[in-house]
Amino acid sequence: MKSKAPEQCQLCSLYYEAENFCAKLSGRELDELHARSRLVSIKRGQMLNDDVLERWPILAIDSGVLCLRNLLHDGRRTIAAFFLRGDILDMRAAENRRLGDLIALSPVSLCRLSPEVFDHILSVNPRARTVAWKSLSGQAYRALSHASDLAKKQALEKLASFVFECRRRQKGLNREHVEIPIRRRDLAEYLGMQPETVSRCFRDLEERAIIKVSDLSVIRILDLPALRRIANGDRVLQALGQVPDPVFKIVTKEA
Amino acid sequence: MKSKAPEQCQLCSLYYEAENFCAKLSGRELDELHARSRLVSIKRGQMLNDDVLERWPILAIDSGVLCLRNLLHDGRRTIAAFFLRGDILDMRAAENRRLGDLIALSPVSLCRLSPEVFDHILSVNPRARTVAWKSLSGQAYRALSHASDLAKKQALEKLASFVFECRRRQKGLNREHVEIPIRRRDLAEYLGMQPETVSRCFRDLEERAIIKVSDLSVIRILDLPALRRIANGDRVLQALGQVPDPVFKIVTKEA
DNA sequence: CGGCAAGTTGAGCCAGGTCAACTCCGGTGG
DNA sequence: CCACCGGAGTTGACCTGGCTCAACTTGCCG
Repeated sequence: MKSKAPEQCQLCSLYYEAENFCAKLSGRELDELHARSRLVSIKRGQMLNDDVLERWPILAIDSGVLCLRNLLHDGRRTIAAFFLRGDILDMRAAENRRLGDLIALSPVSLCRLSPEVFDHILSVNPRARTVAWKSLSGQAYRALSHASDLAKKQALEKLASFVFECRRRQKGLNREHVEIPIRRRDLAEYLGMQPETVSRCFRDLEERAIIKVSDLSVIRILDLPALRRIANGDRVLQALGQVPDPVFKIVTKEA
Repeated sequence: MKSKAPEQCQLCSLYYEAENFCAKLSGRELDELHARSRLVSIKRGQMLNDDVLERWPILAIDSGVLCLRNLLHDGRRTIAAFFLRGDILDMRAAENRRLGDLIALSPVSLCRLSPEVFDHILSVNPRARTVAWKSLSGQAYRALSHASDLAKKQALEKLASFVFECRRRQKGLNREHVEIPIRRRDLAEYLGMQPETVSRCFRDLEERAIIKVSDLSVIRILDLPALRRIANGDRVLQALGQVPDPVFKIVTKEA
């Protein structure tokens, strides 16, 4: 019975959003999971440290943006992925922790699930298992998609792809306005570019009237097909911004 | 009873390697799965087409290298991931097929598993479920790790990382010789660079006596620490056959 | 052994990194 | 209220790692 859910869970998107994990649980399962789990709040910039992860390796995001950040020896930083409400992270594999640190990019509310209860639920509740499987599968999908973007796309194309990623992942129905849930600096780290380049690319898209940057965290898509073509790597369109310059190459520069 | 396994399965690494999926099945489960599945061979370069994937979305690799290749509109190609023996792919999510095409980079032998039987096994056999979960989780891990590599690393660093990826994934015990299971051209697509650059980087590593390229498909690691430092983005070392300067203590994590 | 694809080498160039200067904005304290 | 501060974002100028193109060599398969 929904009305019997623990009060804390009533306010948690993992429960009140019908497609999320906790919404699939029976009253008894939810009670048991709740009893052995911990809902915590994390401030922006804060990192989940390793020894706590050791004891609480299953994380379910209620709200906010958590990211996986990786530090190279000489200080270069990369954000490999970010996680939003509804995502379930399984950090039990030791190797997963070598990927980097989990850091809050905004205030985050998440639930540390008891691994034992989680596992038990997976074994007895097919609908919950499906949700968990889909979450993991979705993470793999996004990581692959992101890797494709990083491998061969140019800066402008990566940014356009990113806008679509945000659009796909945002819950709201508004498809024209897209929320950029992270700051420019973090966005740059996610896309493997410099903040300066991110800024230049936004300006470029805006000058071509493809998007409108309202404030730093919301953009409006003005020309969806154009944006899509850029995201898909259609270089012909990208060149159109430029004045179709004379095709002559001046060869008189040598002495 | 192992001796009762279908003859075809006896020869399949998914069964005879103890850590793989089919090895975890009871005799009855294996029989049932075998009866409703199809072991197929695929030639190099051949692509698994979509309508077949629709009916047979669960693939288990017996041998060979399968990759996920993504084509941009203007012809740029990316290999987002490659899959080796033991890997289980779940292409049921429609979105997964938008990531690109599954293409054999070498002769591949794989088993198309019946989704129904597969699902049923996941619900009743915890050990098999764990294997499947780990396979998926490993794919997510590698994709994230790969994305980190692509985002901020330079060509030489990416190549060094790739050598370690191959090393981790290869089954044999020999840790000094690493098999490069794919060709230069494919490797370039995987690392988001040009074949020319791959070639130059191999030569560079060889000139510094860090690796020895025996033939195109096997390398020998001569200086493991140096290779590791490069893979981890230690630019000091990269700046040409460097004298091992004062040993910097790398302090990764601190309060 | 011939033919073709894969891989390598070299020379030149450009997208995006780097550096430095500047603006913008929210918070803080006088 | 304003002055001040610090961090984020933006802009411009310059520089370089790796892409491009072209020529060459090597390896593979009939």
